Amino acid sequence: MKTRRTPSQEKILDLLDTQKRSLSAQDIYVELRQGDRGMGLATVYRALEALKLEGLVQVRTLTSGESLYSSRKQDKHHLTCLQCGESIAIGECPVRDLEQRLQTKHHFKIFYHTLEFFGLCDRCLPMEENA
Amino acid sequence: MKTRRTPSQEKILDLLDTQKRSLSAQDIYVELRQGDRGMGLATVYRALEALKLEGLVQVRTLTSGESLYSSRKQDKHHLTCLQCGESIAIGECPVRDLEQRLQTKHHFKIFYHTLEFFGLCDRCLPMEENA
DNA sequence: GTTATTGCAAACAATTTGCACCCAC
DNA sequence: GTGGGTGCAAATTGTTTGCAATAAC
Repeated sequence: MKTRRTPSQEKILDLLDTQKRSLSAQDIYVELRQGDRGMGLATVYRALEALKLEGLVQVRTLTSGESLYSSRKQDKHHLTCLQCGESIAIGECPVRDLEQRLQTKHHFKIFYHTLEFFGLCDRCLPMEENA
Repeated sequence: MKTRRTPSQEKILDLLDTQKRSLSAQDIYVELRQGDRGMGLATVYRALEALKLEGLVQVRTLTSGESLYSSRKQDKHHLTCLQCGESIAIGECPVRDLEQRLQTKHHFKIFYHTLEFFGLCDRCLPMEENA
C-alpha cells in the first residue's frame, strides 16, 4: 500500500476535507492556483488521479462529462433532472450490505459507490407535457 | 407527453433494443452511418438527447467522460475498476422501493437510476500493493 | 410552401500528455 | 547529482452548434 503523497496531493486532500460539496478539477485549480507557490491544472488532474487510485477521493461523473471529486467520507446520493441538470442530494442509502457481499463475492476491493436517480424535476415536468 | 419521434430516433431505439450491451454515441454512429440513407454523428447525439428527455433511453457516463446508452429495459449495475477500467455487471438491485418513495417525496418523475461500485479488481489489487 | 430534421464542419470543454525546469534528498 | 514532481502549452477526445440543404406534411 502506497503511503507517500506529494505536496500537491496533500493540498488537494485538505481542500476537499474542508468543503462540504464536491469540487470539479477546475474548481480545485481556481482555488489552489493563487499564492506564491500556485498549482497548475495538469498537476491537479495528476494528483486527483493518484488519490483516486488509493481510494482517498471519490468521483462522480456528471452527464456533462465533468467529474466532481470529494473526500471519501461523504456518502451522498442524488436525484438529477435530465432537463435542467438540477441535482438534489438525498440522505438514504440502501446498499451498504450489498457492497459488503459484492466485495467478497467478486474479490474486488470496493472504495465507494455512486447511486443516482434520473428523471424530471417538478419544475421541468410540466414543460415536457406541453412539448 | 410528446409522442412524435423522428426517423433517426426510431432507428436508434430499434438498434438499442436489439443490443444486449450499452452503446456509446460513436458506436451507434458507426452502426448506422452506412446504407444509402446514412446517419450523421450530430444527428445521433441530437436524437439521443431527445430520447433521454422522454425517458426512453438510459445513460451511464463512464469515468472517461464517454456516455453509454441503452434502451430503458435493462437495469444492470456495475463494479468498475479504477485502475484498468474493467466493468463487471452485477444482477442485484436493492433500490427499487427507495426509488418509489423518492419519487413521491420529491415530486420527481424518475425514469431510471444508476448504481456503480468503484475500487480495484482482483488483478489490479496486487499491483497497487507493490507501488 | 412552411417547418422540422439532417449532415457537415467548425467550435467547445474537460482532460491528458510532452517536455523542460526545479526542488528535495 | 539524480529522480520524482510540477507548470506550461499543445494535443486529444467526446460532444455541441451554426448553417445551408433536404425531407415531411
